[in-house]
Amino acid sequence: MKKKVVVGMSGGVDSSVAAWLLKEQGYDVIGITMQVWQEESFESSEDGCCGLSAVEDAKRVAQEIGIPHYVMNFRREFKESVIDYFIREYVEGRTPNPCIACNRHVKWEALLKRSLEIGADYIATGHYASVERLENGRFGLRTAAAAKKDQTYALYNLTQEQLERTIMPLGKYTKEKVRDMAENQGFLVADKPDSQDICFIPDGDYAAYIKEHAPWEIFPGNFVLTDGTVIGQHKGIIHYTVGQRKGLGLSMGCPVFVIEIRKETNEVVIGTDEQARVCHVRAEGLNFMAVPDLDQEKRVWAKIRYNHKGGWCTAKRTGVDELLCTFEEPVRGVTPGQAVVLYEDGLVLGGGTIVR
RNA sequence: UGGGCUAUCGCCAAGCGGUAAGGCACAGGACUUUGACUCCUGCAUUUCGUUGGUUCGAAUCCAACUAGCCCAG
Repeated sequence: MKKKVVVGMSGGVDSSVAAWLLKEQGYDVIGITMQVWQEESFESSEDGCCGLSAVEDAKRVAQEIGIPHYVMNFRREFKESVIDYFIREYVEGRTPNPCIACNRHVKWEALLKRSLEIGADYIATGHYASVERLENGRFGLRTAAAAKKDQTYALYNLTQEQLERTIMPLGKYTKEKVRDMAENQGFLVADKPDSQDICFIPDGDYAAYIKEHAPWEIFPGNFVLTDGTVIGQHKGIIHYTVGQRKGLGLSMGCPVFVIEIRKETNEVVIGTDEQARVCHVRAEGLNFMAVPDLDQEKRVWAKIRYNHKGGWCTAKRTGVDELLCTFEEPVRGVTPGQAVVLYEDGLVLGGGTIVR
């Protein structure tokens, strides 16, 4: 009997091709588009991995491929796990990564659960990464063949149970190849631009979004130097992120960056490029993938943000749920709220949320 | 209101008679399934505190005025 796979179809090129590939491979494929954030209005947005034109496009592609397509409502889950978390983190002076939260809690937890309920064996997505059964019996996530498009960083937080039920058909293809396949299949979405920006904030103004939705008031405060010298006024800590340079309006003669956000005193600490670079990165909320744990100090390749080329560091457990990574070259923009993801031989070992 | 110094883009700052460097900030774009970073482009075309003067020609020399700073009071 054919295995049943639910493919999360965003209406974009990637998930469309993923669905087609699975169908070609002989799976019993069902296309599902997740409704996650859309307001009541029917404004269709062109971009965003979960935009609304999404539904129409996905439905059309499903028709072209010849698979059933349904729309499932995940607004509640998305609001609780992604939007509320997003707002809460910024208000606390941290910088959240909504994609990581969405993947773990919405795309996998919620979608997988409902997919299993309707009899599916797996769920699949158009992410550039591959799921592998490893020799140690665990399920691992391998970086994409197209390093430039690799999306493992945003997926490091998936559990073993989730990975076991996951297929990512695009891991070994390049974006160009995927577009070619879409083109050859005559998908109308073949030329659709890649998604970007925060999907639930179409205009890109996340600070305005938080101000509008946060139940707390946002107060201006001081820009200070490490020695405490006040050098200006900021608009409220939610407007800043560690490592930020632009938009500070501070003319110091040389480029300066945000090096710390102090929620307690409502201060944004400013420093030079040199002050912005550190070697130590602490993380909590750990999740391990290729290995069950990190029982001893290990030299690994690590990324501290989605678009980080990565760097060598020594990773070491320092507590029940605490990790310390010591980079060999100082890294700039070690940002609380973002994740540090560890790699070895192209596999995600695990990762955690940066605390400082 | 005696003496001295300084006034060039939002900030800092080159320029020293030959037709306005640069850095920061800012704007736009590229990159990007988060925020950022990074990169590219733009940014004083009758203008160099003001008004006159000298000169073929001045931000650069001179004078007065204005403003700010410093020292004496």
